[in-house]
Amino acid sequence: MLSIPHKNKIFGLVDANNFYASCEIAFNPKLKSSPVVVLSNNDGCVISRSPEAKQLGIKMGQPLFEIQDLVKKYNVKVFSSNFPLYADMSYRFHETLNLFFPKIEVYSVDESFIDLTDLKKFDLTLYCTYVRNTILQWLKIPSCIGIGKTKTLAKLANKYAKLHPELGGVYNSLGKEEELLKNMPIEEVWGIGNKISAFLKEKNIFTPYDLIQQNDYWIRKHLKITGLRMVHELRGIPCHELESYNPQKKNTVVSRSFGIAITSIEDLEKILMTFIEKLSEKLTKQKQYATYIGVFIKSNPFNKKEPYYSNYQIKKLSTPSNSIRILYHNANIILKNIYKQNIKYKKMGVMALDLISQSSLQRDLFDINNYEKEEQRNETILKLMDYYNQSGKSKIQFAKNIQLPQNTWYPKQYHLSKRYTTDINEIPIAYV
DNA sequence: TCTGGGGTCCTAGGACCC
DNA sequence: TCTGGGGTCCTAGGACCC
Repeated sequence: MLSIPHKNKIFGLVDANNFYASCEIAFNPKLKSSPVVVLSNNDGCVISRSPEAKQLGIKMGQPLFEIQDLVKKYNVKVFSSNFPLYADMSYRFHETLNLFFPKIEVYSVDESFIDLTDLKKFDLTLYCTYVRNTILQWLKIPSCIGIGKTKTLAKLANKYAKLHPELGGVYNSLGKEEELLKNMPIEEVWGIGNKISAFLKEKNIFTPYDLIQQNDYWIRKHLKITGLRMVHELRGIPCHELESYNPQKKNTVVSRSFGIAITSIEDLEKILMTFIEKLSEKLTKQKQYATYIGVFIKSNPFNKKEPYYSNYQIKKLSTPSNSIRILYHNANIILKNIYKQNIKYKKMGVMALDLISQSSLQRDLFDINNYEKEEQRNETILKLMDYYNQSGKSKIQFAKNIQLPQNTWYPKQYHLSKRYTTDINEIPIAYV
């Protein structure tokens, strides 16, 4: 079905500006108005930039080594990613929105869609400006809010607000759709990436307004069903509802680039155990079992001197599971299959695929006893690990003797800030 | 020297069946 | 000599998102 029945709904999108960089600045007010960047894992690429860093021409996804000169010359403040801090700030951000809006859909770490339909008796621009300023005051995180007839228009309005700071962070596109569509570049539309925008420009389609003039047949043919839905949304016909419920994950992945290259299978097996622990922990938290387990390994794709090798395989588990023991056993078989000697591996990952919820599992009657035993066993192990690890004194791990010490392979984090909000030893201190 | 991690949805095309 | 056709299911890979 292409569109859903609707009665003039109003959607909003709240999106924090440069979220990770803003989090760092929030706890370090001295950084305000300096260029700030946050790096990906392994201190690899830039994944968040303050406005000042953007002005220096630092690109999203740019590797750190390419901007070293700029960093020195302009004293750019560089941070490794501090995900515990960002996750906690994200929680506060969405909780704040919950106070002001009847229905929100948490779309990502720094974005929520909001349902404004029942608030239309208010001046929406005024109301949203008030919310935006409250977030700024409470969290020290700047954000923008876009308002529109559909999610796609709300998204676009949000970008418009970001591009026009003089609007004060809020743009209401209701009744001004044509103006919005004519004044945004095509690549800013939600659902149009590199490939499609290049294709459209070749066809002389430069703005969303140009795009909605095309006929449905042409759009369906070239942009497929997803593209047609997107165009309908741009025309003001909603195809996507606000989804407030917590959707079940279908897959879950744990993967890391290594700080140094790893060659021996013994070392990879040890790291694999660390990954499987994390994976089992995630599945347990999500109350899900994996139907398939997959493993991939790859060498450094940027190293032109060494041959690039990448391989992956998946394997069906005899019965869906979240158990470290079972996941590891199967993942290890795969690893042995795809491992090739004399390769300098730079990244590995494990994937749990086709997840099913624990409650919906149709259990084999004859297997049920074993099942519950395995599950209890795994839960006990995880709880014990958690207990000891939380205590902070020593770190215990599953089958410690077979794990590789973290300092030998762990991703680099040379520029880490403190866990200001989630670790009692690292909370900020106010001097009065 | 140094290049992230975690997701979703869709489709083309192969395998297989009758 | 003529060499079907339609359906389903599965999977790899592409494109997108943050």
